[in-house]
Amino acid sequence: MLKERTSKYDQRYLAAVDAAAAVFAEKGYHAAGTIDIADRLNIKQGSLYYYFRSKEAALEAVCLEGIRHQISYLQSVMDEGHSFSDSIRKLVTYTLSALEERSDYMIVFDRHRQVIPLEKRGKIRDQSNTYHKLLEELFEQARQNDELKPDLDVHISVRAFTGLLSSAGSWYQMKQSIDLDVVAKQYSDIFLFGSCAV
Amino acid sequence: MLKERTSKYDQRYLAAVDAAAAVFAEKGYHAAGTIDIADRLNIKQGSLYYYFRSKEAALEAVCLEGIRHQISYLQSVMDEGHSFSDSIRKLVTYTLSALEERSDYMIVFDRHRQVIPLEKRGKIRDQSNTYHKLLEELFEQARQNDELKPDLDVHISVRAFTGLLSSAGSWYQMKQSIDLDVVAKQYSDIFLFGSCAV
DNA sequence: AATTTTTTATATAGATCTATAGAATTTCTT
DNA sequence: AAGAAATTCTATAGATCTATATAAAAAATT
Repeated sequence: MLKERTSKYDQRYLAAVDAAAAVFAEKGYHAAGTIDIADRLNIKQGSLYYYFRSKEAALEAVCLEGIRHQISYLQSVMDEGHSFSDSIRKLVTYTLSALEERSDYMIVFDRHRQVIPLEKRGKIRDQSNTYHKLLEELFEQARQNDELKPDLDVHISVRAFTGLLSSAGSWYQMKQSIDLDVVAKQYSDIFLFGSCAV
Repeated sequence: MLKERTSKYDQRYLAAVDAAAAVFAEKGYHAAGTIDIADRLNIKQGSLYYYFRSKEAALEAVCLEGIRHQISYLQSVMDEGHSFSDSIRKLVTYTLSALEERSDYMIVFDRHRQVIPLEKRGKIRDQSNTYHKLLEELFEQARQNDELKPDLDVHISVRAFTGLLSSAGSWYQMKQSIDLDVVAKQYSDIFLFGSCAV
């Protein structure tokens, strides 16, 4: 007796993950209570445990869903086989827009994934590694195509790039009606060509 | 009856702030208990309240001490009047080394400052603004000296730079015996001159 | 040494929060 | 419609944690 792909349960489960993401992002994992998640779903606190074995399991679900999305976009960009600079531009632009539409997941992954005890963090670490491996692959190819400066270490460059991306979060926080396309272009330009005149 | 500058109390108070920083950095603000801080100071949980009005006050103290240090270094670099590129290199190098020596404060400021309710976050916000204003000043001067690419918006560049700096934290986490000078050089190079060949 | 001040200890009130067990209700299936 | 399955509710045990009030001890001052 197999479930359909979007049975009632699965839909509701995803709604629960979404509610958890929203609550954790807003209040932080520990400050948030299971009652906050339940409220958002219009069910009682105890009923939440029909969907999650524990509060921590809810956090793990949010983190996994968040990184899964990022990986699948990165994969698609790489499959399309753009030049290095175009790939960078696409990734920056996408990350900034994702911060508008899926900010909850990104914030939770960023800030709270480490709450999960090391011994239970395996799946998340795996996904995280996959993401970094893919990025390193992208940079390594660029290097072999002479699109990357030859004296740059790939690992360090990847870290610098992810750092740049993470700062994108600060734009979301202060929504000063900023044109994200402008920000994305400038971020990409700086990473690709630097900020220094001459 | 004025206190000396380093009376017994002040020393002990600073030790308490330091213990709080270590505990908050390791466990996270909410997961950490006041008992953990007290243990580290070899006093009982209740005694901690001789130094802090509340757990939240301890967090605020840690954050303020953390940002204060960053500001004073930035200020000193700016006072020395280096070129833009040298200033960037100095700041990157310093931030990476600070992550080794004062990682607790930096981590707590980064991850947990937002736990403090908005209405009580005034002081921290002020310090944060000061830091950003100083950086913007640095970039603005560079721009006027034609050391910064003329088409770059100063605000966005500053954010990109702080993003780069924040990713420095990831090096600390995976201490793979990495030479921080090498990382600092490459981070600076990328920010100043880009990663793209040609 | 006696007295005042500073620092730490003890004990606990009061609040909060997770997770569970079992009952009740709704939805689905036949 | 009756029965089965899925979903939600109720009530609560049990654990934890902050903050306070008061007592004790240690240090400083006279």
